[in-house]
Amino acid sequence: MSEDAIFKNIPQFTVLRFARYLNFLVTLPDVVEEISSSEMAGIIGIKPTQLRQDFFTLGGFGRQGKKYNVRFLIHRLSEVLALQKPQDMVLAGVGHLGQAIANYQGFERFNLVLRGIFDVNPKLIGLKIRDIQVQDLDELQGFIRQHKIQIGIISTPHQSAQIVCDNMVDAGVKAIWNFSPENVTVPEGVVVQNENLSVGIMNLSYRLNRELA
Amino acid sequence: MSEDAIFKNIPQFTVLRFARYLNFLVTLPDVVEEISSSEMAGIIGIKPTQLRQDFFTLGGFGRQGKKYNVRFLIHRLSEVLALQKPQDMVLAGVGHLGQAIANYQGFERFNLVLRGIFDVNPKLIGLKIRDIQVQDLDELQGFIRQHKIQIGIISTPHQSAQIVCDNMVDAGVKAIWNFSPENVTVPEGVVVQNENLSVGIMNLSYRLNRELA
DNA sequence: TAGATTGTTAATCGATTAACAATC
DNA sequence: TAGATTGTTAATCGATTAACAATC
Repeated sequence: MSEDAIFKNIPQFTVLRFARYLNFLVTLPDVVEEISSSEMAGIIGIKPTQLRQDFFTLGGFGRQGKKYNVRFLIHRLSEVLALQKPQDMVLAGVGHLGQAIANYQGFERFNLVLRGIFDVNPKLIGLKIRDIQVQDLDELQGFIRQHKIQIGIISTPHQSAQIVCDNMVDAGVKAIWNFSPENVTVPEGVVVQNENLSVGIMNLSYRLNRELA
Repeated sequence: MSEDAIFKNIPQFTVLRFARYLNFLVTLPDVVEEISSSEMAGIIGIKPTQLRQDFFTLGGFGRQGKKYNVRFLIHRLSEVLALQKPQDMVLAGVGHLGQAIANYQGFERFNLVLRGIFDVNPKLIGLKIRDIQVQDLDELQGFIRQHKIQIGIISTPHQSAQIVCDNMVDAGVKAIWNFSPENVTVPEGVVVQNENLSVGIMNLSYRLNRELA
């Protein structure tokens, strides 16, 4: 089977669960060498059948009668999610949220490397976050072009989110991870993920007041 | 039709879109009094039919031949999402992420009121964030009980997330909004929403590398 | 009346679950 | 061999889309 055949047509919700599986698996201590579909499903909060169906889309993951091998699982999921090779990122906007993201532990575990941090505030320029010096936002496009950065993270105030996004895309960024409350838009050939806090809290409010009781 | 009949059985994904509709509608200037399903769907990035089907689940929203009334839409969506009455919240963990959340603009717009902020770090206790003094985490349970807080936000390091969660639930919190990388679990009758950054970036990586090109 | 628009049903599509064969 | 486990198909369930009637 070709790589294409393996990676095409994975259902959208299956991809999200792949991420959750992988996220859980990497926290397991090294001594845990194998895990069953029911153990894992129980922890994630889904049914074992769904997990097996998910893995089935990848073709021939495990063996009947045997549990899944944890190392292999991690390897295969990383591969599907394209996390095997390092990917460089830049971040724009050094407020509390920007600093929280820049300091986020999970990145290097998944081969994601923050290369540049940018802000307009002269007081912040030069500040070191994780050994990276904050640069002037004017340098953003040059930096992206020079280092061929493909992933841009936006944690600016909402007024500047779309402009920063446009600049990133213009300089060659192909994926935007947006934490500003503004829903930014991108042209064809670029992907964007708007992490909208409001949606989260409204959904929680609905579940608290309408689902419960 | 009873309230129950109106609010039961709204599809899960429809609720998430309700949040996105409302989030967009409140940003409209006051002069915009009505909006059509196609205008709104275009901005949100879905099909008009889906939007009308969503509103149909609420029963008799608009009128054939006329656009939707923005004020009424906001009123009705707020009602469904249970955002009409003020809801009190507490937050535990005053790192960068905690401060970013505490300073988040969107809350009061949706009647969500942050009442208490807590941390273990003596250097942070007493610090004022949005006119709220950071208190010692030891005071958390008493505060929740005294003020009958129903919503708890967790932005502590992952080691303490589950303990803080347990303490919140024990004191009466019914909804947990968790930003720590640890997937916390809650007993029956409590809802939890784990906002997992890793899932977001892995999904973005998949889309960048597997969907594009 | 003609055009624009939403309401509502039915058809389609996609995701989840059940069932059981295959394998260890 | 018996028990545990995954692989894989088919059935079910839920979500999206199409079509058009109803209304302004």
